[in-house]
Amino acid sequence: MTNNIKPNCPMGATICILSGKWKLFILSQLLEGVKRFSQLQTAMPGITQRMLTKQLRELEELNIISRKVYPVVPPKVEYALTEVGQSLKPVLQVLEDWGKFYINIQK
Amino acid sequence: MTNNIKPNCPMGATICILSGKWKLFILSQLLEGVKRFSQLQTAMPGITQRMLTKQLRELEELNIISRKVYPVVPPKVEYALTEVGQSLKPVLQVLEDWGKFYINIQK
DNA sequence: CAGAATCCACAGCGATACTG
DNA sequence: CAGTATCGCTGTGGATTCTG
Repeated sequence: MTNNIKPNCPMGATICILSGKWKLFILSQLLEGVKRFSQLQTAMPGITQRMLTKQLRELEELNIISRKVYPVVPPKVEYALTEVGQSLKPVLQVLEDWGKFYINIQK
Repeated sequence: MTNNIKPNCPMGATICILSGKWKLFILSQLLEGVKRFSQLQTAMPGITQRMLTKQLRELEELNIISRKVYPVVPPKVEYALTEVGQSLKPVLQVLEDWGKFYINIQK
């Protein structure tokens, strides 16, 4: 995933983690609280199940989000930010703020 | 470039602009001041001329950086952040800080 | 409901060679 | 020095179908 970037470089690590077309969207969704798979899906029209699954797995492996499966029928899976994920909050906030700023000056 | 993301969404705009394997590196280089093409290249071992050129062009088109050509032999081209580019400074800072944090807790 | 499994297109990126 | 011009691979992301 945007590989062979020096992972020991701070900027490189951040790039590795946040790159991918949907990661930032997913994270900003989860900032609002725990969400189910289907909730995430409807919140982001345009993403496919395949992609959502993949990105969630990647974020899980990076210890950014947690995945809780309820052994019920029909299946229920909840995603939430880990502590590390929570630490991304100010980062996401800054990114979004700058986006607003950029859109404004562009018109 | 990570296309068909809603560009009117703040997060989407930011993603569009900062995505790409090298953009953030280039920008953090230019934060240090005006740089020549060759300076950027040596500062980022691993990037090819082709990629450097492409990413610089994209950033230029987005009004993030400026390109100044000196009509001399041998050629001399200087890149610098525009005002908009300068406004990215806190953003880059936050990203880098978080990268350091993440690297630390990982070990 | 929340996915796994295939199949596939194309953009992103790289290597190399050439030029004003 | 600071690029273009080709060529080609590879991974990312998409469409679709199938399952516990």
